[in-house]
Amino acid sequence: MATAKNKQRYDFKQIESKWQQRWQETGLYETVDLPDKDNKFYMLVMFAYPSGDIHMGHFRNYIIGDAVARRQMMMGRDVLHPFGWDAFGLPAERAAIQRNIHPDKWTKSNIEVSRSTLQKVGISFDWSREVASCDPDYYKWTQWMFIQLFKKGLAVRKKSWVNWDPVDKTVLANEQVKDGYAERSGAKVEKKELVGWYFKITDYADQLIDDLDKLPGWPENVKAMQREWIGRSQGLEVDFVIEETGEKLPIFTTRPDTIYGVTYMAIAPESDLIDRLNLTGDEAGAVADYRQEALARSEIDRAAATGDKDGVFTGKYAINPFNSERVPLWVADYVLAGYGTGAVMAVPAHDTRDFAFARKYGLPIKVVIHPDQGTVLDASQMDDAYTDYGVMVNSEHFNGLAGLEAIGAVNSFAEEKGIGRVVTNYRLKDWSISRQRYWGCPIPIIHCEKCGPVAVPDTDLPVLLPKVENYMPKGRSPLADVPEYMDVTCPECGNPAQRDPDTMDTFVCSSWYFLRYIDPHNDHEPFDKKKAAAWMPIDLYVGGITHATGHLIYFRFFTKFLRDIGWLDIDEPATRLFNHGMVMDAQGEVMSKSKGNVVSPIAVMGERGIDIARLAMYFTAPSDKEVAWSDEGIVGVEKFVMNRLYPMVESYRESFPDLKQHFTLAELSGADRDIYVKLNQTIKKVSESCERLQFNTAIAALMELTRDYEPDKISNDQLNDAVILKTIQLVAPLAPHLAEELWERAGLDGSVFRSGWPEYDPEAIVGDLIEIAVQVNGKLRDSINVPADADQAQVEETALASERIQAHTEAKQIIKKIYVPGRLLNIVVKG
RNA sequence: GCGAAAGUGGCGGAAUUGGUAGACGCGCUGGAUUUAGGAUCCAGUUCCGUGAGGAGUGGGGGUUCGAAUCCCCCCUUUCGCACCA
Repeated sequence: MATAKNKQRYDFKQIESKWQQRWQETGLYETVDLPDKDNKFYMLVMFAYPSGDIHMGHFRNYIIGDAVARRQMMMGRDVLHPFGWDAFGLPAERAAIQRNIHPDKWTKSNIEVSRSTLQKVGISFDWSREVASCDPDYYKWTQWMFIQLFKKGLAVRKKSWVNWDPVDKTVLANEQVKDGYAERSGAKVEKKELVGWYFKITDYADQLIDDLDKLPGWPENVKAMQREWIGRSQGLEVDFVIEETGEKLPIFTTRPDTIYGVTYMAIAPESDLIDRLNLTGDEAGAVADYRQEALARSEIDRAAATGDKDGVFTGKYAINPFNSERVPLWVADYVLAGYGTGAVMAVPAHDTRDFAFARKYGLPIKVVIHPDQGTVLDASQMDDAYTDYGVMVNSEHFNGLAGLEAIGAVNSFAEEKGIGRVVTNYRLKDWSISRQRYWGCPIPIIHCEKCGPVAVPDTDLPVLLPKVENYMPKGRSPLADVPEYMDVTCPECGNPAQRDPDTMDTFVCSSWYFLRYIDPHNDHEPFDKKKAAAWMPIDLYVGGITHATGHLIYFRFFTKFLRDIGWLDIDEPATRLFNHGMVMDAQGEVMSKSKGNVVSPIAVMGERGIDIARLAMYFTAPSDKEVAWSDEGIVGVEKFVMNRLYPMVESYRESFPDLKQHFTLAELSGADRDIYVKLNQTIKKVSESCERLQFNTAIAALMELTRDYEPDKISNDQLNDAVILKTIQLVAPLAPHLAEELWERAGLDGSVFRSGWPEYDPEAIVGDLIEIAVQVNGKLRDSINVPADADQAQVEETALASERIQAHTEAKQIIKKIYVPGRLLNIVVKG
């Protein structure tokens, strides 16, 4: 009944609550306000949406951060490890509506439940710094941020084509739309022209791309995604001229070398340029019909029709400024209003889309690029465009130029003649932040007929979100129907004026929360500059990959902006980013509420204890890979805890060794020497594994150590006890309650988390005898044991004495021997 | 279509810089102990072969004394972007 006895003794419930209580009483995780800049560690996990209780995905995220925070604490650093709630926003509001509970009440009760879960899980958050973005003390400063942007001309109000979510009845940012569907509601996104607020993130596009090179601690895939999302492209803007009106029609092209191949031009259906063409007759009607039809189509329908392009001729012509050629002007679906100038020059011979369009409507195809001097393309024989670089032909004085040289020549010519200029375009658009919803941070702007949009004075902040009963989405902001909120006087002229009725995108709230943690109770500033200078940047930011092109761009943007207005002295908010893998169910399916396969960490914890649940999660896979959570995975670590780790402390001999002191290897022998070497190898392995966030291999190393630990064979009491205590220290970041309990049971005072992190003895990571692999011609033939300090000659002698080696070298000529010290000997033979 | 990452036993996964492939765990097999075992302990467990030995990290080539690791081609999977001119 050994196990039953152990299980009884490992009373995890009692241990967990005891230590959680003690951590709280002693304020173990409460950190200093102003740390030593060279000895601090800012460990950040992403803000949580309080849309329900904590699930396995959160659990995994937070225990990764927790292990890092705890180890850093043991290493003697000032650690900031805060937590808070991304409490405004659509999901919270939608969930509240479904349950018919006011979002305020629902959000707050969710926060209570989730916080209590997290506290039961024993994450080392400093709860004294907790923030919630729906709290007026917080969103006062979100509004302050808006006003700073507004004052710098980086928050602007404009009419623009927006993504409209017909289910949630609000505008969405591009980052919230995936494949034409709303990320949150799943509705097909519509196009709508609306007035709203935009943050000019495009002003920072270059920095946001270029500074990615300063982030070696970020995963390459995230950086690649951000580069693509920002989508910088260099090209030439050429002024074509509308024949009839003389109006300039600028277009953007990345292929100026194909300018002589333009055979028509195409304008986006949304473009207001069309209104200025003075269309008449049949064409006017046809174009109007076409525009209406095109606008009715959703984004995905347009995007899906990749092969099938359509359009309509306007009856008008434009002039190519390079050769004065007259080309027809079309309106075409495949031209995007939001990119470049909303119009393109079409070169069917050298652009796949233009080629398809030209073939469909019988437009001319003119070859102006040849693959090389010897190859000639014939337009009538082509079945697709030739889009590679090549030699310019049929292009007047540019003939013969190729590739980048050709582009350079055309660019210079255009600039000299004043018919074009080199420009950079971005795929990234300005960030649309107005939301026609109730549950969000009010926009601190007052619209005055005389003064225009006026910022609410700092002294009047926060603009409180009024408590209303009717917060249902209806396509216009619910706040617009609350006169006591809307009707105010203009702060500048005193005339009657109206508040902006919209609320902000929640991504605004989460773009600066990491700074509020630094100084969460400051009531006269968003945060203290000195404190921020000391704590920033974030040393490790752990979260899911889902935010790669949303939040993780926005918070970089905010950091750069705050730097520019003198609040921060850093270029980038986080030096290291880590994306943990997702948690799937045992069948490998994503856990989701709709599938009903969500596993709560609480359930597992109740049966086996938090620390075993934590170890199981760490051990299943390296932190960046996805895991299929199943109870079977727990068996191995449970045995490790029950049979090896927990009983280990019973062998403690109360010698209370000095843990800072290494033993002298030469004075140890036999089992003492072996376990001392193993201990130091383990310290090295666990430290390195933790550094790389590969806790699975850290646990594997600890399993080996406890397996090899045989107290009966150890004669040195101090050594025996040092092995036990250091093992407890090594496991502490991963299994904190267990470690504290063992530490106390060994008779030590204070928290294990204040006891230091073990350092390995460099003298003791190699044993007495080492195994050398012996190869003949690169094939393993034997392995020999030699003293650790043996030189090459000694190794060779031993190797050649081996019968198995002799069998392969006999009657053969030894050409050379390659010796890798401490690892292998390769004997190369011939004949 | 473009871009990125990855492919290792029955399974999860090890293997910093090229240097004994399969650590650690699950599962499985055999044994010990036990009234019993879904407990514990011991041994075994990549494949073929009784053995010596041979093969082996998605497939095919290459570089090297030596390749899971580096290079080229191909296949598969995952992720991201998808009319961006």
